[in-house]
Amino acid sequence: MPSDTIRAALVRRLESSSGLSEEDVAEIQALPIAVKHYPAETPVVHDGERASECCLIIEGFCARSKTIASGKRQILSLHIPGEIPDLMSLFLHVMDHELSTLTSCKLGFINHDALRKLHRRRPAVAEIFWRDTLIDSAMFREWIVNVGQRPAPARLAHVMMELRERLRLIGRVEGASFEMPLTQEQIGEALGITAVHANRVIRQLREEGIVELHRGRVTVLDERKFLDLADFDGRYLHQSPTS
Amino acid sequence: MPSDTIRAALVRRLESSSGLSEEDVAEIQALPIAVKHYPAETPVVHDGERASECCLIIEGFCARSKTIASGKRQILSLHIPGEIPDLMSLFLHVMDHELSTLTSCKLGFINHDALRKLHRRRPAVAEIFWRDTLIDSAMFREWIVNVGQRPAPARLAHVMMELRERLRLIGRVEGASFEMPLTQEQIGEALGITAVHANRVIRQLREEGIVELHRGRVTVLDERKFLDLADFDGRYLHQSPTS
DNA sequence: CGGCGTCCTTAACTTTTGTTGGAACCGGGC
DNA sequence: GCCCGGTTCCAACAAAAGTTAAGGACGCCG
Repeated sequence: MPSDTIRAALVRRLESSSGLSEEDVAEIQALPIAVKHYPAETPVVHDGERASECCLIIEGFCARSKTIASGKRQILSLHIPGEIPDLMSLFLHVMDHELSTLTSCKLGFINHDALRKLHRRRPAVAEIFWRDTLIDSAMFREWIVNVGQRPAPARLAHVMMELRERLRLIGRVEGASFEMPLTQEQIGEALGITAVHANRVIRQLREEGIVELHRGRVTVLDERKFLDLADFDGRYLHQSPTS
Repeated sequence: MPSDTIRAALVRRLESSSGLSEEDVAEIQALPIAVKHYPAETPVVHDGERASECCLIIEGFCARSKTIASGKRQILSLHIPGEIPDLMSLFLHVMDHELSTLTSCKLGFINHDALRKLHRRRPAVAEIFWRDTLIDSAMFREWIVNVGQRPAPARLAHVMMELRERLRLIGRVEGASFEMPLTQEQIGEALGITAVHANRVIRQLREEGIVELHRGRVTVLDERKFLDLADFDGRYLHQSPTS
């Protein structure tokens, strides 16, 4: 994979959400990135760790999570190529949660100092990355609402819908279907329910002809019903520079 | 209230969490602020609004929330004097949630342009505000875990505990008690449970001699039990500049 | 000081979700 | 081909939380 392809998804995403000048793009392209491969289901950055670099997802799916004293785990967000899930570590020096892979991944590591220097040199770039962390924050807010207020079937539909919208941006939705490589255990951890209940809910959505979930791939069977159930308003994704 | 007192809580909070140079402090003190008074239970910034200023809480309690199609409301965070709950509106132009008062409040409004100019002039100040929005984000992550994984009594204890830690920073904890001016309806909205169930949980904590909640004031009856129940690890508040 | 509205409180009942335990399925390694 | 481990799937039962309904406390205002 040529070096510019590595950065392409990142630039494309930042461009669509924030707008970038040519010089900004050039500067971002010039950032040194160390590429590493990780197998599926592997921690990348640990809770409690003091990070000195950020992690760009080049290929594969990741998730962020926190584990509480009782051993229960909550998935906080899902991440796809072009995203930097731990950008926050730039200023929050010790990690308060974990970043791990869901599938096998190609990840690019960008040094904190390099990023900070770029920000001082080009405040406009800093603002774009700041905005990116704010969108991340907006997604957490919606995740709170999802887990706090929606019944389990709507929760699942909403998470699927959000993932689809984000995958669409990077051209990864194929007709009525897209990837969502989580086990039912992980789906439960994302929705704040048990794996058994996750299974019930998945079955229910299948039986009602709304969505099919098989082998880490979602297929929407009835778009109208899916929309109704998900109760999705994508404003919180702030996908346009003016929103 | 003299002008420096208005800014005092903000500076104090930023100082303890990030460290500020004297020049930075002077610049922040110099920001023009328009003070306004709001009654209790009043929206300050609406969902969908395009904001041109940020809101500093000088006195009183606020909350952020989102309302879904079914009419259910989820409280996302509580806010106390010295905080700028809608700092994110600097770069997320249209609000994806609502900011409203819980009690009657004295609020100070700071123009976006003034802030942006300050950031360009002093990148170090920008970084401190950026970090502040990242801490906000970290609090959302913990809120997700709370609502998603903890049983209702632990949820309540955890929210109380977080509020106490933050109030402590601004010198607002009096012995074993502190303010938490929410109705049981609002507590339910914060914890993702119904008001009736919130009442059950509050009663349970009282009967077990853990905490008393009366007239918007929390009194901790048994610190040990309270700690155990809340399962609180304050790292996510990132209260020290190095954390 | 009496009436009104909001909040708090409680009980009885329903629904959702969790728990336990086990069977079927499936892919990868031997 | 066959075993093994992880996932998926399912049912029966238990616990947690939601719903509905109604009485009581309290402060505010006329």
